Amino acid sequence: MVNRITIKEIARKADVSIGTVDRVLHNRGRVAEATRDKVLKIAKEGNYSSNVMARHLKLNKTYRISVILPEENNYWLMLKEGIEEGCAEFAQMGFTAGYCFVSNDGSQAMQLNQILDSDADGFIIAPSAFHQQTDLLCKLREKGKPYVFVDSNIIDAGQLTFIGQDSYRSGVLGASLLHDKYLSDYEIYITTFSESDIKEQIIKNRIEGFRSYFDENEIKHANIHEVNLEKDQITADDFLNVLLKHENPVHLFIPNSKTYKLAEQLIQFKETNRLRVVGYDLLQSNLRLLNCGAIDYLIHQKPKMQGYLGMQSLYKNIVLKTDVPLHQFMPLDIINKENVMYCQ
Amino acid sequence: MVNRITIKEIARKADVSIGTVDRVLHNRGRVAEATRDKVLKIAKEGNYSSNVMARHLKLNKTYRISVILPEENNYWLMLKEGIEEGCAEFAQMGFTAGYCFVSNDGSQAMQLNQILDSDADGFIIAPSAFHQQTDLLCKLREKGKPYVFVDSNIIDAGQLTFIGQDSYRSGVLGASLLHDKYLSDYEIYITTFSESDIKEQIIKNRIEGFRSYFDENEIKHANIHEVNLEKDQITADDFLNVLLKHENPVHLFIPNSKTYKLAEQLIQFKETNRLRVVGYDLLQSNLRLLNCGAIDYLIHQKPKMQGYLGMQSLYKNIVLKTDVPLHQFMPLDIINKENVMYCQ
DNA sequence: TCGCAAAGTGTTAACGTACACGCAAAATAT
DNA sequence: ATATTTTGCGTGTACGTTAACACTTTGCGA
Repeated sequence: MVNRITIKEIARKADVSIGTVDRVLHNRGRVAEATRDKVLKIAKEGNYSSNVMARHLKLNKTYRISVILPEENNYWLMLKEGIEEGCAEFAQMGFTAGYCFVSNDGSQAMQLNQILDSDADGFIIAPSAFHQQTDLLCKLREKGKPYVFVDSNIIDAGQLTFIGQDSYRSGVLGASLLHDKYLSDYEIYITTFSESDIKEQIIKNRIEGFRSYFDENEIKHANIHEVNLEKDQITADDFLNVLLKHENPVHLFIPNSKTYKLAEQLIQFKETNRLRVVGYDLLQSNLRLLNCGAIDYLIHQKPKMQGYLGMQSLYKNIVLKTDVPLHQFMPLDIINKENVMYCQ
Repeated sequence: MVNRITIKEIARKADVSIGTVDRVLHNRGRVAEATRDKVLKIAKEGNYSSNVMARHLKLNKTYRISVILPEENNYWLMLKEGIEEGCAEFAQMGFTAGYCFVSNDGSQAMQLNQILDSDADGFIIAPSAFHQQTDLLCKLREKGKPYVFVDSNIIDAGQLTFIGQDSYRSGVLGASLLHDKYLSDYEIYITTFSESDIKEQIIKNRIEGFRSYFDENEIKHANIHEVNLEKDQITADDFLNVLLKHENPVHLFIPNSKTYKLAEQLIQFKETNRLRVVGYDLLQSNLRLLNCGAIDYLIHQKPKMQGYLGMQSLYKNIVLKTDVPLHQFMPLDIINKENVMYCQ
């Protein structure tokens, strides 16, 4: 990389002007075949790659990135933080970001259309912001502008890259954290809340992964139950009573960020000293439960890192013009009370 | 950041030439007090910051980073990988790295002196490469070139930043992974190998943190032993026999990367189904044990990330001239069989 | 033969910064 | 008085790239 050949030097070696070299390298036409070949040969031998600094300085362009996220809650704000970190890093290259938190109140189609029609140079999109209206994405495909999916993925939707967790494997991980080989008999509750929870693909994958752990390791002494509070018409307090009836240890797997909805019940049940809980996402309300011992582990989706990588991927694509892998899987971070303070 | 004011524009507004603005901004002197004030005022109002691209293009400088690591093993090679990743990212800015793996055979002082005398523009140093000869570092301090410590730290040694784990807290984390609230009685062995192991500050901290977990949580039903195989003159096989004598579950904490030294014994003891092991570092040989179930958790020091951040810190300091925090603590990553495939 | 288009190539001015150089005016020395 | 230094400021060039523009040389129809 260092001491790279410049167009000026190529021009000197090929005994032509830099204008000609430029026309060859940019396929701007009107160059004699022989000259073209000579220039390309020298460029290749000298391992030419254009100087990004100089190109940017000359073009003096700015790049607007539009970010589309579902709602302005803690989780998505962490993702936004990461985007802003990336934005600050690439600000020298003229990167700026504009944010849109799409509500789910009927006006989303209008909102989305407006953003998609804007003349942004790239997009960072959480597909769940589209609330089933992912057909709108074809607009982007036509534009030819790069767009990145974060958090959840849509297969073959023309995205530059997907950045997020492998939700199936995160379910497997959750199971490994709840399984206890020393116990002869214990209860496991896969707990969800609203009916829409179990319609989400991510949640389905996590539960499937979770169950596969016990199946594939042929673990028989864990009694796995699945509860959806809304569907089963059971309140949080009733659920607590169900749990209290067991004399076995009770382990809870909550495959989304909503563990905090059981806050009071978990704190109460914790007194029995036969509770273990694995949830998702480092929301403020979950962290409180983690620190008081009502949650044992949280699986961290690293939203901030997702945001940062989203921005970085667009930078690599737009400015450096280098390839970006189609899938960028986040690490499956295990967070407990003892490592939460250093978690990023 | 975008649409920042340029020296040209400052010059126009202050009705002076860009040369004068340049002299003011770089304190190159010979400017009338009044002019100086006017320029500074306009620069401040316009929130001026120099265009890094243009400056680099003009200066056309390259930066050589010298990397000093202890030995060419798996762990340090992962750190090197991270450095190279950073190097590639900043190659456009003229960054290159040269590596030196310092042996511990008496010639290290000579080797170290040679590197420290080189005219590198920055250093990434694993202090343990100095094998007690850290006084050599004063050479660097005099040079005024930035140097970064990775893996382990030396307090107040003039470093730009330290990048690594909080070893005390990682010990606490290890304890939390080994503690089992359901067990009424179990054995814990803090296991080290050579006598030099327990002389290392990092190891001492980890053990101290580990013990503090049981002290502060007032856990009485764990019987904590501490074994150093060399000091206690006991072979790995003898140690296995000691463990086999227990009828309780046996939990092992190995506060450095050497878990693999007990490979055969752990695989054998695993059959009893009353073993749990927490070790450190994702060496190839440890990963094998993790995947076959002989190690439950490895605490990951993220050497690759350390290397990357080391390079990034030097970039920020040298090129961007921004501040870098004195401590950059790595996350305390918990790795088990189920999340190792996505770990970075 | 002239005119004119097309093909092939060179020149040049930016982008924002750094710094050497030069020049006038003022201040000081001789 | 003249000579010399110091102070204060402007000019010009270069870094590597891009792209508009201009110039020469063909080829070809009128």
